[in-house]
Order: sequence, then structure tokens, then C-alpha cells
Amino acid sequence: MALAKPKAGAAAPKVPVAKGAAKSFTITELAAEFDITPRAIRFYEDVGLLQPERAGRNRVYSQRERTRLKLTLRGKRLGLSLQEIKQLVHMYDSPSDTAPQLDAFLGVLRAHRKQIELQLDDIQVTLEEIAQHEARCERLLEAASAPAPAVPAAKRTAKA
Amino acid sequence: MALAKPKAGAAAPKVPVAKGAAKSFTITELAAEFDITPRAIRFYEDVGLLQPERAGRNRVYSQRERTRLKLTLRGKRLGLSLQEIKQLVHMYDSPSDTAPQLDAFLGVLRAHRKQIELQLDDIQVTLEEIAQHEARCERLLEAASAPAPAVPAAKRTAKA
DNA sequence: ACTTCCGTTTACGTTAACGTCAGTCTACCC
DNA sequence: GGGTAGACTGACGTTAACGTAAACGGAAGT
Repeated sequence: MALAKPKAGAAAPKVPVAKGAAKSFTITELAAEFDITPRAIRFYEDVGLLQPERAGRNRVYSQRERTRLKLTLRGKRLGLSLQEIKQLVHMYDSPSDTAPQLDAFLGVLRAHRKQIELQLDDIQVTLEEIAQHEARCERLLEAASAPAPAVPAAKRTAKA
Repeated sequence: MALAKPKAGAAAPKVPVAKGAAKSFTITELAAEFDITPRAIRFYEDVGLLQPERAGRNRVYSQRERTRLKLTLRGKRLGLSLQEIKQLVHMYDSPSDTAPQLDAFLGVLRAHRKQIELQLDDIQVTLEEIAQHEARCERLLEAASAPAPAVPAAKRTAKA
């Protein structure tokens, strides 16, 4: 991210990636890849989650920004707010090196893990329940498709 | 906030235990138990997630309603909207018995499971990352508390 | 030069999920 | 029988996370 060119000759020429091969992305590419709108991506930038470069007026996303977007979306799927995600991401890639900083970071990490583990419990319970419902459903379906109910026809519904 | 007082000043007509001790709850009890506000509970009722009985004006929650509230909160923790939760809960306890109904229900169940499993992946990845960060933090902390790392020592484990 | 197509900016609109009064009602206590 | 304290019912406010519409700019094709 060598911020060299003070003025990149007006705007962005089509596909200027010639040398470094530092793959970059446009906003619509990312939007398409992650199935979200450009508006959402700009919004994430507004709240400080992304900081893309610019080619003139247009946004240019590096691999690193793409990763942050990915992290953001995963955070969202886990039910975190953008602010929470921001704090986490910020901690994650700000190199704390003093002992108290590291300590605080560890605290946050443990809290985060705790929460994630609770969620893991929720998920496992839910999966268990779903499995039971599925089993019951399949049982009933099989019973329904069974040719002749051998049981005492206590409930003979109208059927042919 | 008085915790377990001899129930000073209640609004309901003195808990009419009536017959079969079917344990019931007041809105404030549930609010306290799940650490939410009565307002939230009433709101869940507004959107059709709960249907408590009434003792005069006051709401009375049965064990079943309590369970639904629990399901609701778990759904929220899993990132579902109240509408989604409503649909699921409604399906879960409406006894579908015709084959097409069961079939549809199975479809929903499988979709739900699919989504939950994706989330499980997210969680596992996240846990993995957290573990790595924790390890790095602890490494750094140990290095920082080490006596005097004059030279880039490879690994200082012994605590003397 | 003109049009077409994106991407950008600005700004207001929207939805979900409550929070926060304000005013009422009513059972209980003194 | 007056006071108090919860619970109740509207009704409006709020926050997060975008959606949507309007207007502009630059570049690419014709």
C-alpha cells in the first residue's frame, strides 16, 4: 500500500493493473461476489469497516480489504452489529505489543470466545431438535404412504 | 431491585392457584429470568409469538408460553428475525398430518438445518481464529514478562 | 459530439425491534 | 379512603442497517 502517486492522472484507466499483480477489486465485483449491494459496501466504509484506495473517484479494493469485508459478513451472520465487528477487526489487526494492551486484548478474545461457544450450544440444541422433527416427519410420511395399516382400523378415513 | 421478597404489592388478584398447580409466570418474572424487559415480551406478543392468558388485565404465562419465549430468544441469538421465528415456531407446533403438509414441513426443516450448519461452519472458523490470536497473545505476553530477552531468543518457556 | 453506462455523492425513506413517556386501572396497605 | 406500586394501554421516539431516488462526472463506444 505504498501511497505514492499523488495524482493518478485524473481518473482510472481501464484495468491499470499491469505490474505488481496485486489483485484488486471494484465495488461491483465484490458486491457480486458476496451477493450484497454496492450501497452496503459503501455503508461499511462509512462506519469505518473498510478503507479502500481510490483511483480518481472510484474505489479500489485490495485483497486485504476484501478479507475485511469477508470478516464483516461473517460477523453479521453470527449476529454481531457493525460496531462490534469494527471493534473486533480493529483489535485484530492493530498490533498491540505492550503488556496491558495484550492483556486487554486477551480479555476481549476470551469474552468473544465465550459468546461464540454459547452460540455453538444454541446451534447444537437446534440441530438436535431439527433432527427430531425430521425423524417424526419421515415416520409420519412413511406411515401415510404405507399400503395397509395393519393396526386395528380404529380410524378408517374415507378412502376409496 | 428487591430480589426474593415476600411478594410485596402485586397487581394480580393474589395468584389464584385454582386447581392443578400448572405453574405460571408473570411478565416481570419472565423478564427477570431471561434478562429482558417486559416491553420486549409484550412486543413479542404483538407480533404473534406469545399468547398469554389473562387474569383480569394482567398477563399470565404458562409453561408452554415460557418455552416459546425461550425459543424466541434462542432464535434471536441465532440471528433470526422475529418473523422468521414466528414462522418456525408456528410450523413446529401446528400438527401437520397430511402428506403434502409434512412434505413442505420437511423442506423447511432441511432448509433451516442447512442454514444452521453454515452457521456452525462460521462458528468453527471463528473459534479457530480466536484460538490462534489467543495463542499469539499469550506467546507475546510470556515473552514480555520474560527476564531479559537480549537477543531474539527462540522460545523462552521455563519460568525459572 | 453524443449517448450509454457505471460509479459517486447527497439526502431522504424504510424496516425491525424495541425504548420511553404519559395516563389509567386496580389490588393492597395503613 | 387515601396513597402507593405494579401492570396495562396507546403513542411517539430511536437506532441500526441499509434502500432508493436525484443529480453529477468520467470514460468508452459509435
